[in-house]
Amino acid sequence: MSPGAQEPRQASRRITVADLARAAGVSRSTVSLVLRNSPLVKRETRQRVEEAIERLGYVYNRSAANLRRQTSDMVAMVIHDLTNPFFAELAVGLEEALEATGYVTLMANTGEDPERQRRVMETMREHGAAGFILCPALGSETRQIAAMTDWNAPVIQVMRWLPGAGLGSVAPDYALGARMAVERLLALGHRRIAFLGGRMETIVTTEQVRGYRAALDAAGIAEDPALIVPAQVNRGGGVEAVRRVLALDRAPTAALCFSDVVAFGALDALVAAGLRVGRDFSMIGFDDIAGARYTLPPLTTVAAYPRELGRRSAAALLRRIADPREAPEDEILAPSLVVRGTCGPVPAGA
Amino acid sequence: MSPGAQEPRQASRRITVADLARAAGVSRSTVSLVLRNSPLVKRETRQRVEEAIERLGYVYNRSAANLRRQTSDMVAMVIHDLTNPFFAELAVGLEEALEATGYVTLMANTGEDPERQRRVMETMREHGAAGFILCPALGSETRQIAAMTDWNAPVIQVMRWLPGAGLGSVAPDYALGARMAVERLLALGHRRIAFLGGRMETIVTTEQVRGYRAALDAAGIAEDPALIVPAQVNRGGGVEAVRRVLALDRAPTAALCFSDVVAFGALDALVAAGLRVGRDFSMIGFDDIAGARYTLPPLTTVAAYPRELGRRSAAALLRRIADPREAPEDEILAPSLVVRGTCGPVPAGA
DNA sequence: ATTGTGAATTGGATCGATCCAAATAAATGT
DNA sequence: ACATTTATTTGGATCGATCCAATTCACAAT
Repeated sequence: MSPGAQEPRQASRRITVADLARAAGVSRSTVSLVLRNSPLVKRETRQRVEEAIERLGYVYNRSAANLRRQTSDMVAMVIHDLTNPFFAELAVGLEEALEATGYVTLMANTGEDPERQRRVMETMREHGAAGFILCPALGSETRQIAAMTDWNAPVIQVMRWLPGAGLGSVAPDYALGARMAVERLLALGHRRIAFLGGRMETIVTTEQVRGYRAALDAAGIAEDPALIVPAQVNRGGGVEAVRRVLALDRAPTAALCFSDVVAFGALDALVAAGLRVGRDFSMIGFDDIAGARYTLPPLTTVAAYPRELGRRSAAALLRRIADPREAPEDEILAPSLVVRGTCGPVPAGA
Repeated sequence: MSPGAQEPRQASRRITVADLARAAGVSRSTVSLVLRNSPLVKRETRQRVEEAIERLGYVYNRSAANLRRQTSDMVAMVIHDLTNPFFAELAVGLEEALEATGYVTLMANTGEDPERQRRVMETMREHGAAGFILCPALGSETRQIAAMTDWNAPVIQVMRWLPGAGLGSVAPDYALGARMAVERLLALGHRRIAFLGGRMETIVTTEQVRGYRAALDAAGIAEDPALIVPAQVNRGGGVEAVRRVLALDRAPTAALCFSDVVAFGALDALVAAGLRVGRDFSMIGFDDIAGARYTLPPLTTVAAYPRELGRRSAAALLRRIADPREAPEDEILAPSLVVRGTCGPVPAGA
């Protein structure tokens, strides 16, 4: 650019179908048909229009088209914590599936704030989102979420759900996963098995505890309430929970954790207490996040397949968008137990 | 619902400003003024309209408003890998800042696929995104990205950037971070310091290596090319790089890693080789992700503040949207060294 | 040349909200 | 009471693409 030259920066009015029509010597309607790939237009005409599109640098305006057609190709994804690797995987699976079907994703992270959640969903509604994928923040009010049924756009809950909201959901089978884990520990001879982490007011925790109890029941073992230790769902929570159970009169010999992250903290605390994990104490996590295979020893855990859950929730939502009369469904994905090195037979002394 | 009763499911035409106008006994223009909180309308009139909004359950249509006003309140965020905790933090900071200023976020994950990146950005453009925040996928063509300058919407690159694209960027000062880390190791007496991980064809790696060299240069130490070991940017890459460097004739006594994740792998490999990290070998990571404080010993690393970078890139983009004539800027955030337990003085034998 | 048929094209109205210039209502001054 | 300001309100055009009913074109059949 020559010195001192003012860039004219022409305001360059947007190119519209009308401009294309003029340039190609056809009507706006015909241009529109070309844009939508209609078989009605003659090959030769189509080429003239396409040439004009190229020459003028036309950009299709989806908002205008959606307004006229009374449709939408945007889906809202509202997640409570994207920095949690489990939910990041979910988001990626979701977005991938949506993009592949021509949808565009509106994203919001609520940081467990129900008020912010309400606000962003309202905004997305005003933007005309065709559907919502929601991982509800803790403290979401069932009534408020249930009211979304007459938003005229389907809602699918993922990972967590509000019982009785009647919206449909996609989630891992937490109870089954917990049951499988505990059964494994029972098979190794453990009789005093703890459940560490989670918050009893969340559905995920109550489901896991349900599975935990079912396994103990089936083995005829009486439940010891002291072995169920709710805690923060981060690494610190795992540390804290292990300290608590090790201080018990009759400490457990094994534990199932609410999540892998909690299990990481639990492992730290066990090591700090001088216990050899997998020999003196057995541990099972939940989720199978990327880091799980790298602990020492590698963490045995329940794989929940978040990316697959993302894909499935996208598919479920798209079905509901295609046919709004279809009834909401709860889709529950069976987890699997990934056996690594943190479990072993009950130690002789116990 | 009585058994067998067919839900009528009335198609319930959308409520529009015209309906509100009719219900409140005013004109559409007045309703529109109320919706935009104009001080022109009389208090009493406003109340009548607001009452109608409430009663009819009106939902504002932002797309229609944006069409008429020739504006947009959507921002596009295109990221190459959301499952990387570093970028998840970035995304969260970004979305938070955008939401707080009334924007809504269009999100796409490209998975390092330039073609997918091109496709989603084109779609977002058609949706009328007011601006783009892009973390370019590896292999992005500078020419193609540079062409976005005449998209009539500002673009900010984050974390990575294409030299010469002339678009503006927000990123940590990788060179400075690397230099600080290496200077720390030099101060501890280390003379043979390796750089592990990264790919030389990426700007992040070349910047880090530039800082690494600058520190060695300033200390009058000749660079040994064998100590610069590119590798995958995951945990396996760290393992591989350490193995390579330990097999050298004169092995290094310390290393700076491309990222914390690479450093995690490097620590694993050092432990496997029987070395005590922080005594026999010193190690510094880069990023300071959540897990860095939990390694054994805790990882000394260069903190890059991804969430803050997200906020800043949002701010930079909003400035450019507000005044498109403003020239693109490169904003470089100084990192800081977080000293934990993986560094110590050079061992006596070395 | 005329008619018929299907293929291709078209003008005007429309989606929902906003802009704008102009009209009307209310308040003020003389 | 009347003119003048100021405060409110309003109808019609508009943003860009699509729908729809109607028209025009191409071509074969009569």
